[in-house]
Amino acid sequence: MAKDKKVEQITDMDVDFTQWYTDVCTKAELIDYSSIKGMFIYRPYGYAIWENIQHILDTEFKKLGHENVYLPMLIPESLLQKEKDHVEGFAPECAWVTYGGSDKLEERYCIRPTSETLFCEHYKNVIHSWRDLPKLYNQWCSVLRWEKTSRPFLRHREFLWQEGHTMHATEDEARAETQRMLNVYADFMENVLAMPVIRGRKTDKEKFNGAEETYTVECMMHDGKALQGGTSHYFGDGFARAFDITFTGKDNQLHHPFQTSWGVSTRMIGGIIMTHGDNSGLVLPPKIAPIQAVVVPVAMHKEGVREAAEKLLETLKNAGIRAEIDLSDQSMGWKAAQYEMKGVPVRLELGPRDIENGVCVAAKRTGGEKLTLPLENVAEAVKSVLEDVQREMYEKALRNLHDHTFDAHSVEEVRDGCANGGFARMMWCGDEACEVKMKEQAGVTSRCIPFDQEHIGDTCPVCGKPAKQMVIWGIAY
RNA sequence: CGGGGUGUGGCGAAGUUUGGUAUCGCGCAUGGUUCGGGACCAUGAGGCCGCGGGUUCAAGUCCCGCCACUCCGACCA
Repeated sequence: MAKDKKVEQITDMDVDFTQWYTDVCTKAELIDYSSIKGMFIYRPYGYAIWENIQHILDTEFKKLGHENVYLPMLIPESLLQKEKDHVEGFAPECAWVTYGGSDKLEERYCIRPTSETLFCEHYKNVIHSWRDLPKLYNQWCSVLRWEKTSRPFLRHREFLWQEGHTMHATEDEARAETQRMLNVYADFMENVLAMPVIRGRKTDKEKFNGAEETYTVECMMHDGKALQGGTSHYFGDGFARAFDITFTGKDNQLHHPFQTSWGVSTRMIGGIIMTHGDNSGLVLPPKIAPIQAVVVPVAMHKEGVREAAEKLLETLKNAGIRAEIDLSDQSMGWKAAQYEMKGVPVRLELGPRDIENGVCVAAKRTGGEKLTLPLENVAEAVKSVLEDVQREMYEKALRNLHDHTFDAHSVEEVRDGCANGGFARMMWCGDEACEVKMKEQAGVTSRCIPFDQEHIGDTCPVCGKPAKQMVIWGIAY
């Protein structure tokens, strides 16, 4: 019997974290596999999470003056090749369109892996004067990269994202934009997704192809591995020169504008799952949960229960809470397990006893004793509980980050400390050869050079030369 | 791209050694009894056994070839 029940359960995360992750993705009904490797179906519940993320971020972008646009999905090969570093990075994972109908195309078209080149082609046409700057464009779309291995949300061949592309008259302004958008991402992840982040700069080895600087927000998953939450790139005027984009300045001279791009993707959903999830399944931050509160009537056949539950639902909805009700004839226990699996932040139980007492019972997904909430002013009380859940999730994730971050003074320390998950802070000379050695000898990659620097040593433990900065090392998804 | 593993109703598996009517659990449908943490009874629907060849009176099972998925590496701006 117990063995049969297991069909409905998910793998214990301590036994096999990878399998646990896949179980959550499918059993919480976020995603389904399609017939093409690496191309996934976002089911309603999973897509709703993305829609909530989109809505909040889109609002933030627009507050800062960004405008949404939509560019073609195909890039002519000649266009892609205009910037040398860029094409070198992406060529190995491009998919190509070579036929139109039954005719072979004169030139093959790449399905966009990212849209820098398309934006540049367009910017060349619309930027002429300093009065045309800055251009602050953003695009919501999917991109395609032919990855060899794939995992739900973390590595798709086709994935959903937003890509912001901006052009500025001065280097200072473009650099400021790069930082500004990195902070938008960092704040979003911490305040909305309840995921603490480390803000920093990528090493030259890890930065975006064609960029002068890449900035990143790095997150720690429950198993101590790293996930890059979002990136923001400063391009200087490299692309502008390659694409011959110029504008006439106030000085009546021709100049090249300075460029940025920045993006986050549905990979963040993978981050949410692996940051907050537990052995009962998904745990969703209230701010992006498709269902924030679910009403579960108890003993529905008893008189007045169903009506009272539906009234409670209406009260919550009218107060702006994303609430649903479960009127199915599944048992109490089944429903409890089901909504825990789906990560619903708060479950509200309402039975004859509660109705008599004018209360309902709230169970937080983050655990703890069940709460008794008076039905009078219940919406306010539920909102308060949702805030508690949001805060508790952030605090728990922050503890995990702190507990698995350590200072290291040798390659061995990093290797041993990161083997089972963790971030190592270690001084670095800045030489790429040492970075390569870290991968070979400790199995880690540099996650970032954090903005918050600490001087924890004088020399690079790899080569013994004087150290320039502290780097975070870890094993990444 | 290298090494391992797996392909049987929607899901998880047994059956393959030794060829002989396609099995089990979950889920699903209908009706009923239940109902405060994964309920129960009854009835029922659902299967090109990954694909293609071959051997045989007979192939899920044996032989050959292919494909897909998955794990571990490599790779992954």
